[in-house]
Amino acid sequence: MRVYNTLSGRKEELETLEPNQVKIYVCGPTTYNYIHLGNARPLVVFDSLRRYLIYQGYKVTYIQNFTDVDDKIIKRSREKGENALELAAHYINEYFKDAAALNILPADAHPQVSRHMDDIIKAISILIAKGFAYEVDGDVYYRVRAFKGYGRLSGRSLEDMLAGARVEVDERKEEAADFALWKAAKPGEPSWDSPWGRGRPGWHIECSVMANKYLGDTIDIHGGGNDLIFPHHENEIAQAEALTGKPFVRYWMHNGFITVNSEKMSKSLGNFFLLRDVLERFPADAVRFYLIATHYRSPLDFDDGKLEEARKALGRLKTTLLLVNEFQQGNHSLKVKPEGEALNLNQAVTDLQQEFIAALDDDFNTARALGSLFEISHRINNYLASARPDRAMDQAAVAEAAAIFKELGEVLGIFIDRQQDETAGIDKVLDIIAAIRHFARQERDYQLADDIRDFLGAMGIVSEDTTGGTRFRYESPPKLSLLMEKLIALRSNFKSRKQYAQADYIRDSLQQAGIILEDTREGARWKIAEA
RNA sequence: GGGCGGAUGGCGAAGUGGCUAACGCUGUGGUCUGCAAAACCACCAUUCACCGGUUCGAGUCCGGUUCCGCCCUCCA
Repeated sequence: MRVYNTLSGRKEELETLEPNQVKIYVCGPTTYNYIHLGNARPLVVFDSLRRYLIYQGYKVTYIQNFTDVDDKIIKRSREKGENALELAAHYINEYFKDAAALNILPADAHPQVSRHMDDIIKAISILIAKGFAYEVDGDVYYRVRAFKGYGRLSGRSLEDMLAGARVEVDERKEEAADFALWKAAKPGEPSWDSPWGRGRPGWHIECSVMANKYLGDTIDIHGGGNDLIFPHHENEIAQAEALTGKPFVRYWMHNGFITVNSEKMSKSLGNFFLLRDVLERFPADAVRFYLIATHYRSPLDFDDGKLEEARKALGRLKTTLLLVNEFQQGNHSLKVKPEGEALNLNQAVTDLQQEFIAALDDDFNTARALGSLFEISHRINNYLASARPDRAMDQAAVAEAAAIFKELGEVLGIFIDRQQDETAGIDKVLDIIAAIRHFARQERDYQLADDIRDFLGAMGIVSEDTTGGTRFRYESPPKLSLLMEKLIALRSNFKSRKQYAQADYIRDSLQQAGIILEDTREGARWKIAEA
């Protein structure tokens, strides 16, 4: 596999420190709010990378930190009148909900700044002892000039930076570019004891200390957003390498930004979209798909239309899953040697699988890999169009192709199962409604049949008539109560037309589904039978 | 001002000098269908911001021009 290394500015063959093992550190969020879509991009990108490396047989150690001690958190906690550490803990907790929705696998460890004070203080002490840092009035600064090679990652020299500096120069610092390792506590701020008095760590030190602690002196891949290159990652290198004397990171990978109207989405610009707000309007798998449908280093412009397009595109892939499932229903595939068309299918899918892998091997090109996945989907659909469920060879061929298709979808994490809680009951009720509609169509009562379809459509349920019956599809589960309301209305209609067979059918099949229907003078009422 | 990256059809987006410029969305025609949807089949960029150059051959390499984004300040 080749990856683009920010440090060298080109794609390099991935050679891990130890064969078949990858150590990855990804910069996680500063927890002062719910995460926004921009935060979600690296999560999804690097989670997908992780899945792919595992797929390729690597043992992956994946660490993602939380920065839970920070100026912004302190500011926010003042505004809200809350304890800063509790505020951060709250958003860490909420982070996991958002991440789970996006199908992000938990990291092997999620270290937090607040729990690594001893490690951080020790690291700073060593930096001072080695001459890479100095103390001024309870603050400790990193002496940038002492670290030769500073600026290598971001491609700039110390002189450039000093020349173009827009920052106010703190007179106490030896040089404008020096950055804080430790900040003396101000009243009301969270603080810890240290050899320089009470205070808290600067922004960059936590990442190098925790990365080294969990992954060793040299790690394979360090990931994060583009904007972290400078100063965050530049400073991490300076700290870690001054400390250990060894190369800190072999491959630096940075994702591009999400923009809104071609403007960077960021908390400071205020044009950000919280992930959970987006997830209220679009399914999580569509959001995930959208985030990897573009190469990770390219900018990604956000608007609802793009998410809608992603939803439809992903829907095409999931339709294949649905069609396969339907095709396999009630049939189990036997081991049959494929021939003819079946062989062609399996050969084509295997070839496309190789293309998929080749795409990801080339700097993790998920956009290209998805292209292969669509072609696999297309091949399977095409085969299914003329396949017969009772033919053993068709079953075998489809089973094999579908297995690969699902496997590759899993590598990208885009096949997320919808919530299953009330769904079982809902599906049964839908089946009954389907049967009624089926009867109506047999009776050529198209008005009723269309009425039912329109009702379902209004609830976001798509009904599709096939030769074998009616199939229902929905993005999010409909409300059971609304379905029942409709079913009861239908039933009362049948009753008033003295179509008792249909009316009784509804009641009987509902009972079988665990729902009891009772007639009262005011109308019917329903309840779920106790188990 | 300094550094980095980008400009591909109606839209999004791949494209590792050389088969007919992937793939998705949209659109058009057809098959299927009571209607519809889904699926299937077919079609939809002589052209890759512009100008030069290298080469037998360039969207792909080099130089220049225009426009755009990002970083240099907290930020994924």
